Amino acid sequence: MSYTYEYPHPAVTVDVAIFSIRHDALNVLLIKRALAPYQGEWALPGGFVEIDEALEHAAARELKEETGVDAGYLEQLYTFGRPDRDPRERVISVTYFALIPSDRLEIRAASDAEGVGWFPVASLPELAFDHAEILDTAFERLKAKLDYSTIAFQLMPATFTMPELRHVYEVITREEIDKRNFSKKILGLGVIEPTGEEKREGAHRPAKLYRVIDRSKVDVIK
Amino acid sequence: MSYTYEYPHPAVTVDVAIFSIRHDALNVLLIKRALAPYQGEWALPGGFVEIDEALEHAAARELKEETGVDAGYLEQLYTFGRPDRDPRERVISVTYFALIPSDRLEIRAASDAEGVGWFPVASLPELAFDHAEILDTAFERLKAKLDYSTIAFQLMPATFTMPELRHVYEVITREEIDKRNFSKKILGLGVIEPTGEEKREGAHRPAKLYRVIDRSKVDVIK
DNA sequence: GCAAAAGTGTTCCAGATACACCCATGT
DNA sequence: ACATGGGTGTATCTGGAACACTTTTGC
Repeated sequence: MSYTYEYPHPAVTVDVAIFSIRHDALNVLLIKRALAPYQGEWALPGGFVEIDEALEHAAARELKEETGVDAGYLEQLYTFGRPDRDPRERVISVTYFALIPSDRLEIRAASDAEGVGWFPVASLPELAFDHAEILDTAFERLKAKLDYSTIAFQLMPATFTMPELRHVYEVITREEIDKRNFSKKILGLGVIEPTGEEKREGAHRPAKLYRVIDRSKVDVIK
Repeated sequence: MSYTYEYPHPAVTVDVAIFSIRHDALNVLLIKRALAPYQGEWALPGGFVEIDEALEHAAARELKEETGVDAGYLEQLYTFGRPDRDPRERVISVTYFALIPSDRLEIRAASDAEGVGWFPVASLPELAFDHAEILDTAFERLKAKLDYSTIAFQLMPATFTMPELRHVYEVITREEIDKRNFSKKILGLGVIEPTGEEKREGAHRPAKLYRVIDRSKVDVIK
């Protein structure tokens, strides 16, 4: 089967930068490329958009197929189209930015990836294509959105403590945050509520557990 | 000549939403489609990306070819790819957001557009394809960026007065702005300087003229 | 001299920041 | 009992919002 056009057409792919918190660090999900080009190198999960498929659907599908992961939050990031970014043919990549709560990190490697793994953003391997640039753009988006949206909750498990949430902010911004001011600000948003439970952990006072009131909502604040 | 691929490829276009201030109103540049589909309807300037052409280059080129306009400021907006957005074939449109200072609005209609015109965003004609949605996204981007960047200066002529600048903000946000607070805030940015000249206009005190210190720079503020 | 719009400074309020002590737990 | 980290409130600072009168011009 082949497809013929009067003018040359680029290929269109989607690539997904999906972040999670693992072991107190911000991680990103990568796959090891099974095929040339860049065979054996790590890359963002992604692939070709099907001809009748919505872009966001393609992003969610590729992520699921290649890694077994269902993104909790998915938004379009940027479209990368440098003419030489893929050695095979002209490929335009519509990239997505995704987050997943840290209690849903199961990975299932799939057929077209030799390996799948979470990597701390602080120590990434060399990446195929222009994926380092994509990842950098995604990380900047994440950092910016922490400030003016409630996106951070998309990284949290069903219940979490204030110190855990604060730690997520600290890991992403790489800045220390005062716990009193932080708690005041977060509670002031009115988007989380105490579960009434506590979390005992280590030789110190237990922390109160909270849950997000409306999981699906990402508010823009201020 | 024809081009054949093993898998179906979508077509990729760029479309540009370019804004300017004309007659004290925010305007957008549209072209009247010469060919089907949507023949005779108004649409955003745009067209197919050439196979070896950078996306931003394609946006600037189509804008120039179809309207004669050189955008002063151009940034990628969003990529629209609903499978049925074009009746001919699958078309993915990488859209751009552009601004042009109000002293460079010359339009030169080109071969593949019966007409080209500036339209106030407050009274737009019906638009072809999903261009109304694109325009809406672009307008929201413009409004948002007024608040946290110095993008508004990209709409201003080489020299302008404080009331003129304030009027641009008012036209876009549709809110009245206090002139004392506005002037304080803008001057505090440190990105404009007085020319020393004044603009006499009407039966009232003349307004001081200002110019942008670094025309090419769009700062993120705060 | 009158109408019209430009220039200019101070007070007030809200949200952000800085900061320290007590509490519940595990060992 | 002590070490560890969690919980909590107040004073201060800073940036934004509200607000009115004088100045310069054209007619």
